Amino acid sequence: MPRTTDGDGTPVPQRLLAAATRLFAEQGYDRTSVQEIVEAAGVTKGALYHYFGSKDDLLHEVYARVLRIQQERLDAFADADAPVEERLRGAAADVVVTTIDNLDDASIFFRSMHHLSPEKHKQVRAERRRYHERFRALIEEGQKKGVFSTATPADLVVDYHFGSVHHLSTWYRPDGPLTPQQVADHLADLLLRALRP
Amino acid sequence: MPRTTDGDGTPVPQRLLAAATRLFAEQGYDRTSVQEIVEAAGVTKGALYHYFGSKDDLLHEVYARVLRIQQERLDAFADADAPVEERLRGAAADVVVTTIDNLDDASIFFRSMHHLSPEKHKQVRAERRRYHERFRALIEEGQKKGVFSTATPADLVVDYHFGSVHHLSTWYRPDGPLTPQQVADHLADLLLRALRP
DNA sequence: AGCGCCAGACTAACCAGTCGGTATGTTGTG
DNA sequence: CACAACATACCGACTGGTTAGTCTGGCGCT
Repeated sequence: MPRTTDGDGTPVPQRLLAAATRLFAEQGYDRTSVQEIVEAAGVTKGALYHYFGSKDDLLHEVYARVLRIQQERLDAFADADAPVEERLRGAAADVVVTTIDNLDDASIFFRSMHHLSPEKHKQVRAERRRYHERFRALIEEGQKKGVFSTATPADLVVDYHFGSVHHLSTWYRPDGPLTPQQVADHLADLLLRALRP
Repeated sequence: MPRTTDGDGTPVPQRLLAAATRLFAEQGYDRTSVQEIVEAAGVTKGALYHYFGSKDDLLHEVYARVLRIQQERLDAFADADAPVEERLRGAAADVVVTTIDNLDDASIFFRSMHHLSPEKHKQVRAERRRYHERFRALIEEGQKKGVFSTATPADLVVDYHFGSVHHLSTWYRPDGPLTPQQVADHLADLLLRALRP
């Protein structure tokens, strides 16, 4: 058997990614040395550079994972067979829950984008844009049907809501009084209330 | 005259602060070397370390300035003689306008807090908390008077709104279709609409 | 004749990435 | 089945470069 695993059963690339995610979230990308990462993962630099092209690649992998998951979940809610209010509420709440469930990824996502190389940065921005547009389409659909107010441009509404999602990693504490689902319901409710005609 | 100014008439400490602010916003704190800062300010390291104790101090100064200004402005709106809806709307819109007017400061503020030394970080958090509480008090006042919905805890509403302010530096572009005031009016409107009973 | 203000060389530390090397497999061949 | 040829997975010392911060000294003003 090739030694892709060590004493622990998790494959080395995943261990590296997990260690990097945690450390990037805790200390930031620049403050985290690859030496720290490999030590946390229980390997050495040779292993890291065997699987990843650069430290930058590690960061990119984190982004790619988050983006893919969130896009899939949004699509599922948006394509569901339900009134647009329910679909929007579901999607808006879901992104909050999954963000809280992966607060480390969220911290990195919103704080470390500018550490990506230019081409990777561009790629991530493009995928984020697709996500944004899918969400906006939901709001525009409701506005056309007359169930949402048209007082505010849909683009701005999307940014308003994602601002709060973005902000979660700043203030949400798992040991606080609210469960992730409660926070999600409240934030989705605020969005829907703001959109009442 | 002591040479606190150079060819240009601006005092050296302010030139250093301005250069640091711009560079921190453009490249991030870690990616900006003190060498770059002093070159941008037209001085050398001797000057920087004459006026500031550390690179960290420079960052702290940026925070202190922003915090002081925003607290003053919030207090002015909150203490005004007007119905609570108007005071909240005014404060909510004002923080958006002043944030857009100082997008560099905002980028730094929300992206570089964790680069502060622990004690400075704690100090900044304490001042942010005061700001948050003043804002929350406005919402609670409206809720007690029955003009705002009590469906959502006031704390969460504050975080919801500041999420969007926080997020401005990510998406707002001065050459976009909306003026700062228009964005501010829309965002304040969304807040007030969400709070309708 | 002193002092605020600043220049610029210097230091000690750190860091991303490289590279030669080793160990453990797998595949091909007679 | 044996053995060579190759491939994969990883180690860890090393390199070239960068960095925050220090220190000595000097200029110009009072």
